[in-house]
Amino acid sequence: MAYWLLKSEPDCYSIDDQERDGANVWDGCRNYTVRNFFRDQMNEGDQGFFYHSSCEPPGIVGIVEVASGPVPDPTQFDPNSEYYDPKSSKEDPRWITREIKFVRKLPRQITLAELRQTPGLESMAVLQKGQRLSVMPVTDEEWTRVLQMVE
DNA sequence: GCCAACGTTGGC
DNA sequence: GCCAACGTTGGC
Repeated sequence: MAYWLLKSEPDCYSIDDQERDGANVWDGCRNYTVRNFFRDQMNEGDQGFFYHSSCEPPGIVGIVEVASGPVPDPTQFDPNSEYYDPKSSKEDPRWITREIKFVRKLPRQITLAELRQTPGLESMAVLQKGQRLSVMPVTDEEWTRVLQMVE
C-alpha cells in the first residue's frame, strides 16, 4: 500500500470530471519516470491526492484510488490523438498507465501555498524546487499530515 | 555515448 | 507572459 499525488490541469480534467466518470484510464502522460511509477510501483488499491495544477490556486482537491493493474495507454495507438506515439506498438507498448477511480473530494481545497507553510511537509515531493512530474510518491506521514489539515 | 539545442512544465 | 528546471532528441 502506497500513496501518490496525481496532477491534472482542471481546464483539461478536473476532480469534478473524475467524480462524473467514476473510473477511467489516466491517459496522456509521456514521461518515463511516471510511466515506471504506473507500471512498476503502483499497487491496485493505492490511494492518491488529486492535484489541480496550472490554475489559480494550485492544490489538492480530492482523493482517488488505483483501480487496475498496469494497462497500455490507448491514446498512444490513436493517430487522431494528440498523444499518438508512432514509435509505440501494441506488441510492445511504450506508455503504461492505470485506471484511476474517484474516491471523494476534500471538504475544501488545500492550496500549494498552504502545503508550503505546513510543518512536517518540507520533504514532500510536490514542494521540491524543479520537480515537474505529473505523478509523485507521497509518504504515509505526508498523507496523514495533509489529511489532518482538513479535519 | 556525449552534449547542445530544444521543448515542456508549471509556479509566479 | 516569464523563466527556471529538466527531460528528450539528434548530430557527431
